[in-house]
Amino acid sequence: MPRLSEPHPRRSGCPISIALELLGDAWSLLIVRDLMFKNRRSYNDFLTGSEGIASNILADRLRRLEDGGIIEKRRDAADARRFVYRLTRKGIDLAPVLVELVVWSARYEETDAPPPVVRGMRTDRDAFIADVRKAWRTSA
Amino acid sequence: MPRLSEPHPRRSGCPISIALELLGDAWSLLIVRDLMFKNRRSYNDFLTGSEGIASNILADRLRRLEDGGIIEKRRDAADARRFVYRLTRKGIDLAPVLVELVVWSARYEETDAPPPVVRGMRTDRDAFIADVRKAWRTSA
DNA sequence: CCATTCGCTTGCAAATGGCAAGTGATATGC
DNA sequence: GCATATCACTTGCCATTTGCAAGCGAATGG
Repeated sequence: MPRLSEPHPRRSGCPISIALELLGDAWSLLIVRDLMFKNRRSYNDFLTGSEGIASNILADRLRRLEDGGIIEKRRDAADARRFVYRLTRKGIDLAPVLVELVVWSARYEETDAPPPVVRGMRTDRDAFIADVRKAWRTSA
Repeated sequence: MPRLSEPHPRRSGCPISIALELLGDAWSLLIVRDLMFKNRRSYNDFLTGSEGIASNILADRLRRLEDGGIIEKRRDAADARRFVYRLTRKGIDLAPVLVELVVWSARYEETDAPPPVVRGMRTDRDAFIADVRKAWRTSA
């Protein structure tokens, strides 16, 4: 999806449809997951850590997520070759969606999510999300 | 994604990744939305109502969702040409995911979701989801 | 310097997506 | 009871996207 020209018209005004136009693919939410839960920050982190994403697809998705206001890209202060990616407020606000997705998936599929973590997400949902937010804020 | 042969191996055991292998595309969750919120039940309903999905893609996604245990397909008792699709328990349990996605999208994008409905989703989340579940049960 | 690492880009084959036009089974109108 | 319409798809065809491997310039480390 090389999205370099126009912003392209929306299929509809439905909020789900609009969200899927940005996030409705096999990889975008995995990058968000890496940033939100796994402390991955650089291109190489995603490349080796995401489930085997191809480098061209990764570059495209990072661009789309940045254009969509979900992540932002900065130079790494310590190493000028590197970029550091970070979730925006809009990005970290996807936490409830991902949490519900984890809870659902852990319930119906055979995942390797640690049951205690999943239980925490389900029973202390708001606290869990508050923790995610806090970690994001302090990692400024 | 013509998925007719083997069930294909998983990229990883991550619950988000597993969920995305089934739902991570531009159309699948729109079909779930149609079934969950819009009372659409037949192939033609989805074809004309979803944001302009192609008929071959629709057929493929319905098959995948059925294989994934998210929807089930029955003959329409009143008209033997028709099939009626319905969410399974696993399917209706996606309600929290979709609700959070709507809330997020309505917050950050210009959607045509009625603000009162979105407010209800946010402030009386559990009641809203209970209503969705109830409507599903009674539509047996 | 020189090799290595960084974040990409490019080339190419294969898979997927979208459009239009069927297809066969059922239903409806007359 | 025959013609026509509708139903849920399938097929063919072409454009776009994906995935893999290789390459590339800039920055770093030795």
